[in-house]
Amino acid sequence: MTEIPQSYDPAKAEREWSERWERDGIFRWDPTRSRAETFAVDTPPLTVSGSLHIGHAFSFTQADVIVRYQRMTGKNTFYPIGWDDNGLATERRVQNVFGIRPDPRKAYDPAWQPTRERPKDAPVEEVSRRNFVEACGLVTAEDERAFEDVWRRIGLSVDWTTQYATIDERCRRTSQLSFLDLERKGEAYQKFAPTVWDVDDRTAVAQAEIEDRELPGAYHDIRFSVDGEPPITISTTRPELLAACIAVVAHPRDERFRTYFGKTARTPLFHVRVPILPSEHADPEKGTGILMVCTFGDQADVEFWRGRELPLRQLIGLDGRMRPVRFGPSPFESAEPGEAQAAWAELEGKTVKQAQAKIVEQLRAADALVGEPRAIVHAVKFYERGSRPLEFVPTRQWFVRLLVHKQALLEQGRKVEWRPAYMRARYENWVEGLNQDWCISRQRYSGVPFPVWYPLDADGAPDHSRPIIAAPESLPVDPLSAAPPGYTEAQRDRPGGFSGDPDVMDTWATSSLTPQIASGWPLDMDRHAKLFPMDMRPQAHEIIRTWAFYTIVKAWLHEREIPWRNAAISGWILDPDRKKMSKSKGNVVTPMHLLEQYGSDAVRYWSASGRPGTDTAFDEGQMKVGRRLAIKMLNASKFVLGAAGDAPADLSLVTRPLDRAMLADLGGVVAECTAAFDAYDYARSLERTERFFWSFCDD
RNA sequence: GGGCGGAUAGCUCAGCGGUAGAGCGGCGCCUUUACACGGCGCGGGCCGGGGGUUCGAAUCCCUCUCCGCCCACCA
Repeated sequence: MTEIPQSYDPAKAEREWSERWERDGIFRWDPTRSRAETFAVDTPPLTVSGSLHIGHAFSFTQADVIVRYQRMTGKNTFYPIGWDDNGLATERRVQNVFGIRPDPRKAYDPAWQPTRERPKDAPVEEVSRRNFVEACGLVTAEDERAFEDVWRRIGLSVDWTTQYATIDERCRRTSQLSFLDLERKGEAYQKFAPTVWDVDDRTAVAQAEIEDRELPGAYHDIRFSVDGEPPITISTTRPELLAACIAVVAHPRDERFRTYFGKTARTPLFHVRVPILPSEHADPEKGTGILMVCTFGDQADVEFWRGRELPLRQLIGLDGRMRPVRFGPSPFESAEPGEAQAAWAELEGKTVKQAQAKIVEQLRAADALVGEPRAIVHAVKFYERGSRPLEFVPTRQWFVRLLVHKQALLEQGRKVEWRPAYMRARYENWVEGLNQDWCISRQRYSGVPFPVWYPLDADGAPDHSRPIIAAPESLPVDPLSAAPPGYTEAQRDRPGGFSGDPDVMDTWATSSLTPQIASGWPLDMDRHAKLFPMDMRPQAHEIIRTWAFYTIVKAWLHEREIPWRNAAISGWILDPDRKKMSKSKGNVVTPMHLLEQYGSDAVRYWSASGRPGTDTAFDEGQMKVGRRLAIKMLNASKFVLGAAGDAPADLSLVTRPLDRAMLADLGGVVAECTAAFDAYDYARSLERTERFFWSFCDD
């Protein structure tokens, strides 16, 4: 028995307990025990690109409380800890810290070392992808140490011997093995197609990373001439895409345009002839009831273009600027090529915004603008980390099939116990709303590479239809620094040789494998069988559509399984003004000083009093209460162990009615708390226990 | 536009069919061994509005209002 201290000194107690837990190894998972005796947790790997805030302490404590309950019931707990140091967040941070940028074409330099001491005006240094990734490792290792200090201080009962990082060798191997399996099954495929593209980061992004933002815009009414009919006026918010117009559409039952269907309209300025077609997606009530379809203004344009024999007139380049375009032969065929080319010359190279201003001038001069632009506010799609609207740009990307699995994924979601149960609706909402497969390739550097090369023909052009897939035993592999089987490094990027796939995978392609990474799939299937499906996935609600969803996808595609039986969804921490706490708002509270001020027990008490899934206001008052409770417990324990330490252990010897009533009450509390914990409702358990404890002390 | 949560004391929240609860804050009282890193007590609420079910509704049903979130629309 640990001696009861005379006074409340949280820092000392926390240190001593932490050391003792470490020494005794009580958080270690015992691989010899059966699956039935095991409680496996799919711990969230925290992004180590910044600092912890109190919300992390809040949600991790809630999970820890459940894990500790399971351990107390005798379960062999598997509670790993991981770090997410893969992806754009890390990449941006490393660029800032070391002033470096990766150049995938550069060769690895083993002697190169990053430095922080560089002049402020020094140019950005370009290094090989491998050197860059090594620099990422230096930064994230420091962050991980700082995070570990907080977790140990707060008493997180994870097994520190199980640490992994999403960019480490094991995760890269698992992630690449996952890709191999999906490619072999035909679930991963590559396609050259219009893809959601971020023009600042110059990478494709997936549906899950898109968010809407309200932005000012304007309707521009533009007059198109029509052969044998009066002109029509279309309404558009993207006049700069006029040259990309491939059709004009109205609703099939819209009487105003009945005689127009099948005829040809002619765009102003560029004099390109486009068909007038009926389409259900045109809303007679909106704008002028007739609209232009461009390649590509929005998702509806992509869908209209797809499956029809219409040309591709891509105007916007990968950098978001107007590309060079020739109004020569098809697809930019113009009835007045000279005039079209002159108009385009003024737009080429401009950003979307600049081009929009310019074309309004041009339209006005050509008397093709009807009235003035009408200002509106509309929702525009952005990459969640981006600062300019997304574009659709045709590029070659790797995808994972989702749409054909929708029904199966809904059914998998129903096999998971969502806690609280209403969180399932968010998952189902998301799955039902899926409109594209999962684009898993990113044109970035820090991440898991695709274990793929492409043969080059005699002209040095890659043949994407015959990818060379790495052998499983060679993983992890970086195709930019290793040659494929049957080739030598000298043949890299040479005609008749090979070229490595330059892309990396979406960070979620790896994060979606956290249960498999921790369980050892697919290399240690005995261990995997003892841990998978796992019991609990703790996570926050805003990443149900990403992390939870993709994890369910991978478990289904690989093994036709659910990844875990329970999804324990935590809420956010709101600042006292009820705004979400986030770094960008500058209202973040960091946990360490709270731990020092109030003690871990107090911070844990506050965390555990937040109900599952519920957003909770940051409240130091609750921490004071927690601190007081801890003190009260210490003192009550001193009293009980001192004054009543020799009480009979055999309950049948307790005969006084008062004592028996107290024990009966206690029995009820234990039963209620046990039931609450089994239902993942730690907050109820805390409330019942606390209430009983105070009445016990009072009486 | 669809979905999900929430509205209970000044504040943060619990209760979810049987006489309105806790903590904080406010006010008052109490220090010679469990606890001043404390303890005890007092005030304070037409349980968002309206309707219904019931012997009985904060609790169940319908409806409205407001707050938050998720998803969709984006010509």
